[in-house]
Amino acid sequence: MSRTSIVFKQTYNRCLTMLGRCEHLPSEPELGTALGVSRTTVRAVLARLAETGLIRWDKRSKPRLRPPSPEDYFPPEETDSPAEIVERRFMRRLLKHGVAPGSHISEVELAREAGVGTTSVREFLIRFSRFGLIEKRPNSRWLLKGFTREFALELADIRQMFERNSAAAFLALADDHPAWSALDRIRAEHVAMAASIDDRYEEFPELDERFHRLVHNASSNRFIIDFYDLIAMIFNYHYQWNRAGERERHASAIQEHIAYIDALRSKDPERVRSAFLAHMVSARSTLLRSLPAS
Amino acid sequence: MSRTSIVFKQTYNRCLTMLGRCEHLPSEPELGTALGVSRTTVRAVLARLAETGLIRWDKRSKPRLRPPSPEDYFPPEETDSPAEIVERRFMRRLLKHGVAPGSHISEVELAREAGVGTTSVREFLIRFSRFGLIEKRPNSRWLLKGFTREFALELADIRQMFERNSAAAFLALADDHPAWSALDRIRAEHVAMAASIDDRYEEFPELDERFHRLVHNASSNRFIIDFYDLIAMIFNYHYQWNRAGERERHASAIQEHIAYIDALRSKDPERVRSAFLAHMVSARSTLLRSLPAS
DNA sequence: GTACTGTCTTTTATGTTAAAAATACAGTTT
DNA sequence: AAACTGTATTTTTAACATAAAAGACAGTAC
Repeated sequence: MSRTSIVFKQTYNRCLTMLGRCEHLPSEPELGTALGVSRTTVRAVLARLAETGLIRWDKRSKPRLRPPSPEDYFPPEETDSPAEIVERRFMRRLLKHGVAPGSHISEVELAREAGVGTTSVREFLIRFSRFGLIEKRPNSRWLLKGFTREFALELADIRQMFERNSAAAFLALADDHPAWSALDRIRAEHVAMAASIDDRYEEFPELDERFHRLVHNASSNRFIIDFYDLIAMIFNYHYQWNRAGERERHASAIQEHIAYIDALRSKDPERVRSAFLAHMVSARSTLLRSLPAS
Repeated sequence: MSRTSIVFKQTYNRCLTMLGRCEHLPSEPELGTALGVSRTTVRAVLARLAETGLIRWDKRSKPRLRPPSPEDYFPPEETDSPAEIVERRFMRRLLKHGVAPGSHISEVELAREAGVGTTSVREFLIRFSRFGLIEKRPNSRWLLKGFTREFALELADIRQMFERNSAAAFLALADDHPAWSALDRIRAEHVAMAASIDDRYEEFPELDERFHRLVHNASSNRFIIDFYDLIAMIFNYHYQWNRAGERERHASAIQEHIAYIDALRSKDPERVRSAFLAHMVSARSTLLRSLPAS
């Protein structure tokens, strides 16, 4: 009938961790800024800590009575917001049933499945619709437009346009811009991962995203940066969809990234162009090969 | 407490217009497809028509008893959905108070103002947020990011990238593609409007949008086409914001469009490039000049 | 057999509501 | 005076309820 208290529970858990390290908790406003929540929530947490006998709470003094133990924490399944639950459920459905174009999505059904209200589902679907994979017919059901060949091609075209723009913007950054040293660090991570690729190839997607986001940030264009949310979502999905030849694909992507980074550091526009193009072409074909047979 | 019956009312009104022209209404499924609604709604409309004495309704026979008069129609203010009401209110607010960056938007307040439930407001804001002008901090208010100089520049950059892509795609269309004749027709409209610009310059925004959408459709890329929704919204907003020198701006935009169209018809890529670039540059400076002083 | 109608079952749209969380303000303590 | 606490006031979150609208299916008319 009302909202869940996930903020309270998450904050409580983080406060326990904090309590493990210090004998006295700081003032309420200080706790609030440290934990990123309002004083109302802080006070609710303090009240519960006092009630459980973890601290004594009298106005300004909040001394610890005993260190927190693992069973004091709220279990992780209770600290997820409905929005997150719905998102996970929905993505899992996509992975399981595939994204058959033309099929419908029922709000109630998804709500039942996820164990949340229809409101949360509906808001999630509206937010998700910005990715262009689903569409709402007024007064009717949600239409799954599907991860089709056309979708993949359109996506890849925009990506290439944006990446080209961002790479050019990166070259225009001042020599002492922090992005350059970030680039050096991320290059080192690539080299390290390449050295032990057999053990660590599963970590690549995360590195991949960080690298491309670094480049895109140079454009400082919110539309380009936002668009990468879609790319990241699709890639994440696709990584789970088709794991055949994963190690090889990741290994060669790492080499492409390194070549791309070196091209950026050389500041030779022509070299950047060919390096990024090579990467785009292989990323595009990987994406297309992963499409469900149609 | 429940949804409003705007579909019913709109359908009823359109059915009245239909009834003005024919003595007998067709079958229920036929009416449904003609009016774009379900049979359930059609039957509700028929029931009401019979009740009001406009028709006699007995199974398949639906003869007209009297022609509809103006007072039979539902008044226009009753045929707006909450979603539309909220949208209008919100845009009016933007126009009136401006888009001061950093100010907040309260859902309840907007709901009270528009006379609708908070759900409708919330869903509108989520949908609207895809334009990047507002942003939500979890558990907190909506933040108005504002139509700033940065926003305008980022928008113009993307627009230019996309327009370039679409223009190239247009050139690649087959000679017998219907878009070419549509282009000819739209050129004629430009010429006609230019001839009586003093009377008709206010009609330009609509023509402007149709022209650019025609070009963008050639890309057949959903992301490019979707992005034009944002452009159109901003332009519509901006047209109302700053009307100084409107006639002159529109007049020269018409000439730029004609040059652009002629370049496309010449199929000379270089000529297209310079024509579209000229238009982009002037569109960008118009947009920037319209910014509220900051 | 095809198209239409009657009726029943889902699903969506949207206002209402209650708890959670944020915010605002007045009063205290240091 | 500055920072903190106590308390009251908004605002958001999210479930829920219900009418509107869509969709499904069997029976009926042509």
